[in-house]
Amino acid sequence: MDKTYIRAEILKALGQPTRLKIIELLRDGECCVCEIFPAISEEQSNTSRHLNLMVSSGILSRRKEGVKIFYSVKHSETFAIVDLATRIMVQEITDRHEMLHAA
Amino acid sequence: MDKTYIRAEILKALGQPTRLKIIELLRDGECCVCEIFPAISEEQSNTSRHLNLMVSSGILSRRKEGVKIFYSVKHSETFAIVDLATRIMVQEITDRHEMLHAA
DNA sequence: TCATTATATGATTGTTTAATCATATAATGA
DNA sequence: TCATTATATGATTAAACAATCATATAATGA
Repeated sequence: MDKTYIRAEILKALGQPTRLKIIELLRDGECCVCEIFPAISEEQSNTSRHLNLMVSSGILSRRKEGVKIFYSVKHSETFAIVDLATRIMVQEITDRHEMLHAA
Repeated sequence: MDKTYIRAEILKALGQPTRLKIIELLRDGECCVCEIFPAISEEQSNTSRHLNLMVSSGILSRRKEGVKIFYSVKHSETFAIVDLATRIMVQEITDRHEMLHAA
């Protein structure tokens, strides 16, 4: 359980489409599971598992209110990471597009 | 192959211990495979596969010089992502430590 | 207390992943 | 040309992962 392993775990938690969708949804603030799974068109149980995984890896936090459990992104760095990944993606797509049209 | 999927692929490429070690090594500039695999104590073939994966996902670029192939990190955003993950890790460890010692 | 709603979890399945060994390819220099 | 060095790749294996269905738990309100 060294530092490289823990950092990898944090990044791996973000490197999955369903979980990224959840993160994007949580940009606007906390949501409960019953709001999340219809919004991302996933099964309740699958959504619950992904949420639990992200809590375990330290990315999300959980708050209970009655029957509902609200999840939220714990560190603003998480959004920054996602934004940087988006920048890399955009640049990659641009580069490859230019490569095609190069002389 | 939508945007969420591509971004997930970029982050997934960084979310693996062996690959993170390679990224850290490449902070100081490009390296060839024969420098990388002893530095991170991994097999040549395994290292090669991880390097190829990161080239495919757009994180690394490759340059050939004689028999050697030099790999380098393509986007500075990659290091920024790793640094942010480190910050999350440090904060998580700090928080959990304080939790233990809380009143 | 009972039905309902929200969430989590066990069991299962197919897929992906990481690592390893052996081997192939390709450039270089003697 | 041949041996050597650097890198990539096929085949295999064990482990991890994501998704699904069915079911369990737990809070709430009638």
